[in-house]
Amino acid sequence: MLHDEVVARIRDQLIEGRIAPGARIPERELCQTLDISRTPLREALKVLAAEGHVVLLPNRGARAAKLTLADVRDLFEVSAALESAGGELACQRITDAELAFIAARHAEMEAHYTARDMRAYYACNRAIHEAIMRASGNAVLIGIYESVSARIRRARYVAPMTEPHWRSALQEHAAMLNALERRDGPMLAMILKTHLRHKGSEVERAGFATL
Amino acid sequence: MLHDEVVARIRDQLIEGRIAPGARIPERELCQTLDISRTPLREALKVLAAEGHVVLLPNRGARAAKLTLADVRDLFEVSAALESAGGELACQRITDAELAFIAARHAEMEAHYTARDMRAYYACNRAIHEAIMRASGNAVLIGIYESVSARIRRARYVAPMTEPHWRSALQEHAAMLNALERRDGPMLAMILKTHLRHKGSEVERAGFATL
DNA sequence: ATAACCAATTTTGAATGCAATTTTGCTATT
DNA sequence: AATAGCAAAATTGCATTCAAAATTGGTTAT
Repeated sequence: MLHDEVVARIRDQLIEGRIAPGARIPERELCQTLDISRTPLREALKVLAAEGHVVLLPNRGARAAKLTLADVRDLFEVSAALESAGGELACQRITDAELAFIAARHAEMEAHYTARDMRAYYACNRAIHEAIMRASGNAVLIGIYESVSARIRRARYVAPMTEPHWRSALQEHAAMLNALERRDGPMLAMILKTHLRHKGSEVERAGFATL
Repeated sequence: MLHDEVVARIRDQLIEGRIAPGARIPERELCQTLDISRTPLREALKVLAAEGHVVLLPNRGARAAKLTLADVRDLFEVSAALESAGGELACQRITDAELAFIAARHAEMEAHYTARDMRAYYACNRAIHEAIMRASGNAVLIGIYESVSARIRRARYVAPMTEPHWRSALQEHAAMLNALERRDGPMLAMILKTHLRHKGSEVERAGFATL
């Protein structure tokens, strides 16, 4: 198994909560599960620590990072900054094909809203946000966005949207698509910032304590 | 030596260009220099690869990352996004003490400009930008900013400012301080964005090809 | 003379082994 | 019964070792 694959596998376990936040990471056990020895596992843990998914205590092993309320606030603030910048750049650089892709996902998303299929809705929602970031054409920005998104994802799992928030989120998305089509960068940046602030406060309110 | 210290030491060598961009990293030699064995060194290289300072080629070793023109453009765009967001948050959260510290550094910086001491000027400049980011109170933002700044730093070394650009940079800094004092977040964000765009295009123009 | 191929050397990637630190469980004392 | 102290066990961190892959140098054939 390749190094990056080991990192990705463990990261997935952390994001999906299969390794509980704050839990000690059983080095021995993971070695058996992944069928690798301690050396490559420890290399992976060091990388995950640099990414913020894991906390390393000297001589006391690795623990799955625990998101505090402050962390969630910080992550959403950063995400807002990254996405608004990405949106602004996307308006300068997006191709018609990319725009069509986003419009298609948006249409799907509206259907999922009507059908009250929240899981499918989330998938479209995420695809749209990622597509906008890709359209920014900025590899560094995309990389950091993915890293921050991964850390946020766990927090979002435990925060199902309320109906009124869901409706207004959809309206914000419609406005986003409109701004993108008009290549109105500052407008899209503003909408995304607001959109992310709403998402953030929703997550912070809705039983985030359970993490 | 602690793991983080190993990472920091190698990172410094990369940033300062003591290990040339694109150069193969002599694993053996570094082991002797740092007086550690290959295991901790390799762990450090993996972390530095995750940070973007090093490129790892499977079965073919590590190389110091080489900044392309696209990388520099990307990094400055991201830095602009991070700093403008940081500035906006700082306006909400900055303390009088932090503001006084920045004002003092700004005064020093003007003196260094008058004395045409570019090295001292740069030190103040960096202290101010870092102080603004710290005042944002967002640990995640600060961490990402430091990482991006580190990658940018090498590019800046080779781009000495021209006199007219220096003068206008100083004016922008004066405007920044003014916006901070008035806690005018949107204004500070705008100035920082412009300031970073100027810095970026200056670096991109000025003999960046030498990297 | 150049290019292709093959062997020798070097280098990478991973497993194992060993010393040091921490944690755990037991005993003894209050 | 509860706590402090101590010894045993486990775990961490690093050095060493070993197999696999890549690079290097030399030789041969065109």
